[in-house]
Amino acid sequence: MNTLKNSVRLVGNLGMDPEVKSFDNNRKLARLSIATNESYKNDKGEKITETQWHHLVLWGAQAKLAEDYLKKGDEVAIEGKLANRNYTDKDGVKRYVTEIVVNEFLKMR
Amino acid sequence: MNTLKNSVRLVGNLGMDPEVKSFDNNRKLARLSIATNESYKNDKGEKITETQWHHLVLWGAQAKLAEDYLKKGDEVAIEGKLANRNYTDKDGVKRYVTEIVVNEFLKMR
Amino acid sequence: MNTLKNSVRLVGNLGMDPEVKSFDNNRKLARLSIATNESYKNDKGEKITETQWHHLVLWGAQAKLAEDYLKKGDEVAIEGKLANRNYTDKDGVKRYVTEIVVNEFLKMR
Amino acid sequence: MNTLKNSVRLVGNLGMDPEVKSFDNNRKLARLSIATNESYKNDKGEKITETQWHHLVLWGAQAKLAEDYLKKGDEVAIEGKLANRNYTDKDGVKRYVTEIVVNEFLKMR
DNA sequence: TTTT
DNA sequence: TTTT
Repeated sequence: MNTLKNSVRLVGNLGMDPEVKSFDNNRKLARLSIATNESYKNDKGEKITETQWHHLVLWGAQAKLAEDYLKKGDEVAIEGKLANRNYTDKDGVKRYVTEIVVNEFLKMR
Repeated sequence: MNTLKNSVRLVGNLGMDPEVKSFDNNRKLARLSIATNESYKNDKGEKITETQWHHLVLWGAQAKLAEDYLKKGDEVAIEGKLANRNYTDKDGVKRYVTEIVVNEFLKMR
Repeated sequence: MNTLKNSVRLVGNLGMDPEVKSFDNNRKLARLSIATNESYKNDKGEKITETQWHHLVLWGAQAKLAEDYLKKGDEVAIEGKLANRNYTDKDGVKRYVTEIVVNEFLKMR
Repeated sequence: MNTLKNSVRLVGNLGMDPEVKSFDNNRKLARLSIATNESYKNDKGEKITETQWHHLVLWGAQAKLAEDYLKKGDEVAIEGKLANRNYTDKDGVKRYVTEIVVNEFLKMR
């Protein structure tokens, strides 16, 4: 447990159903996108909503739970940690992505 | 305040002195890189340390405080929110970056 | 902002409607009780639910929002800070209480 | 893990060495007091520091780590959960206490 | 005193 | 790509 060193908490809505992959060792991986919508009043008193999309990664038991209980549109709270990854895309360009590896989630009702 | 919807906490070491930019309206922006080092034991009982680098952005008073008090190597705790941004690099490739907009930091002694 | 030094986050159900008090200077205070229900499996595989009751205190704008939008039974997420207080009860016994001064809340649906 | 439902984070100084108790089953319990010092400017621009004392409880491996590495005066960051307990004191008065059961701690340097 |  |  290193939650003091690296911890993210989000509350938002899922933009997609979980994409689940199973590996040889039976271990599961689920991917999700979550949108956080934060609003504030600007100088003119207009309500502005800023949406951020975040990439979630779930492993093992959490992936299984996501597959069984979560779907597009659901509002969820998650706790996880930031992880950075890079890969080379189809055009040979090196890409960097930041993902949140989820430790725990709660579905809001 | 939307800390319930989008909140990140990190404890780590700064990889650089703050890069500070001042704007016309006297508003300041500081950029920092922070490394979080998490360790665990693998299957063979060996201690593995995983380092993640994160991009921090500080505005206004927080930028001023960072400029005055923080330098490369310092251990700091930060609280902020995840924000995604994109730009086109010098080769015309669209790039996506995830940054943490810092609300608050503590220097550890 | 001292959220790095002292921060509490709870998700639970309200055991009562907000108790609101107004002061001379028009400032409002609201009190709430919230139950957090955590479950786990014990040695025998039985599901155990442990309930903890927490005392919430809200001031000003947060008190007004609580008065307008929250009621007994609601599921809410809160962020606040721990504060300890003491008083002498009607029998002359000195009492210590721990309360959570709420900075922010979200009503779950 | 129920860190989404009930989570406390504190950064402060220990008011005492850990008080450690060992049980028959070899399980350890450690108790600690931690002071959080938050400062702000009042109406007159004076700096006010408010100190809160919190009761920490650590079990098992965390208790052992506390016993070995922590002492009075140390600055530590902790993550844990709120738990309420009651007992009858030597005068027959029923007492309620709020404690933080620590999941994880970091010693600051 | 809540909820599942 | 979500939601209010």
